[in-house]
Amino acid sequence: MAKEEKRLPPLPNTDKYAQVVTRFSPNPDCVLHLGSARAIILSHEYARLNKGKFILRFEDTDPKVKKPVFDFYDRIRKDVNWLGCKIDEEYIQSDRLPIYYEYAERLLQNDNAYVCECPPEHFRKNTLARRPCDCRQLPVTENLERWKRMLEGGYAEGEAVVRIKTDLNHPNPAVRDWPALRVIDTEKRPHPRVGSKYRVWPLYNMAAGLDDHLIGITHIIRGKEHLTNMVRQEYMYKHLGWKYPEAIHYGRLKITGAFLSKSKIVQGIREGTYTGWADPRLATFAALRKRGITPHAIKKMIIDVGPKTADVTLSWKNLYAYNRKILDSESNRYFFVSEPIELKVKRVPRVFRVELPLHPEKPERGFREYTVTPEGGIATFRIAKKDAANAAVGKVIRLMELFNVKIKSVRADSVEASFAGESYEEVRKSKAQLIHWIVKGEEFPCEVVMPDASVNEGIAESACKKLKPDTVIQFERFGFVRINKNDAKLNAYYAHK
RNA sequence: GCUCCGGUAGUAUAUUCCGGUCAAGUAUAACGGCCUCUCGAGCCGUGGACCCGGGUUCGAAUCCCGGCCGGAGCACCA
Repeated sequence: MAKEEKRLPPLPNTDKYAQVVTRFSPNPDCVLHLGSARAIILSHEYARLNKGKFILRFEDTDPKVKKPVFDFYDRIRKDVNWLGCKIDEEYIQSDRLPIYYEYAERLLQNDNAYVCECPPEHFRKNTLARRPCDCRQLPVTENLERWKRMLEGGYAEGEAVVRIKTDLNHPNPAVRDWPALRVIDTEKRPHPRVGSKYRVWPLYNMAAGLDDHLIGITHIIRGKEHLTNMVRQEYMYKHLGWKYPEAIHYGRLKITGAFLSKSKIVQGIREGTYTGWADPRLATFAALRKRGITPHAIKKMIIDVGPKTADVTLSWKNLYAYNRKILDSESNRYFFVSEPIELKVKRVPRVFRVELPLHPEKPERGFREYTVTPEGGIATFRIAKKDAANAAVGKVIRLMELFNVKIKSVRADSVEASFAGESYEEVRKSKAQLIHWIVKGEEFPCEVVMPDASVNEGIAESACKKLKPDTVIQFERFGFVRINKNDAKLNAYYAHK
């Protein structure tokens, strides 16, 4: 019966806020993959658990190094929705540059920030020695002038950057006077959404930091790689007189045998190593979807893992176990004969009509029906090469739901046998092998794309002709597959056993 | 190197905050059995863990210190 579902630990300090607001904020520079599942599902789930709001925010403020691609905005929306995470509100940072400018100016005005012209190496040297650079002590008026020059195009890329004043004695050099906005030559590198409209762009800590407050995020749920970013942003919050939201930093999630690296995925696609974003070798949501991995399984897995700060290493097996639990009761059963070999059975005494249940535990789902009509006492079938290889002369095996046969001869491309009774009880006692089969005349060509992108050629039973794309079925003794295309030939993607 | 964070069975997680009920719970994987016209599912059972060393204490997985191991950050990336 229903075991108690694992629950997430409660969010801290929810009572301090009128409404819990969380966000998922991807950079649209790649499609989403399993590595993002934690951020999406945890953020969404916590919002729902607290009757709050879940926001999608595109962090597309780097037209240079991590350049956003127009196409990905929509793919990301689609993936998030597919995961069952309904988006209550959406923001796109490239629409919000004037807002960031306004706050940059305020910070400059209040002497909480300065425009730094130092070359990065020079600044680094100073900051490592806890020494202010010359720009840090500039008067506000000079900073505002420099700022104006930044906006007007008076600086080329790399010539000036706005820095937030922090504590030069902070033990972590990474938080000392961090950069907030920089110049990007968008004539050369236009942004996919706003083109060359802006040439001063905020960095992550500026944009995300301001937005979290401005949008009203109460709980930030993100990876622990952002821990120092919180420390940095807290300085800006202090300058602005704001209170930093609650923040949860979970550990890194790895899947053994899958690389969750955007750059490798992008590179592999560009080089043609992969067939596309849904290549079965990838752990992108598009690929998982194509293989019949259900969003519910992913969600359950992520919730079971929870928001711990320790890193987790999951395996595909874990995901498959979650998914199998869902698929097993939902999926109808069919036969698929991989690498078919002919089986001739002699001395078949009569015509057999069989009804094969679509689901072993759910007879109400109905049956597939086949008629086996012997010609001159011989009935012809196709069986899997693997099963043929296991058949030894003299052995009795059972064709599932049909009858028993005794092997007479085994050749590379065909097996001969003779009828050996109808009794199921008999073979059960003798523990004979049960194999699936397709009777001659009822075969439907079928290819199954495996997780390593190899293709398993074979035939499916003719009842599969009416399967609709996107249906997930189980090929008995083979595994769960998702129907991808179904025209002259069935094209399916393998999920798992 | 510097700054953080973490370390419970193969994997993941509960207990850790507020020390005793912990000879450590659960899920999955493994193994064995039962059941079942699938090599699937289900049921029953078995084995399997508190990183190490000190300290505090009547008592430590839980608190303290040191070590070891793992991870993250140290970008004019997000």
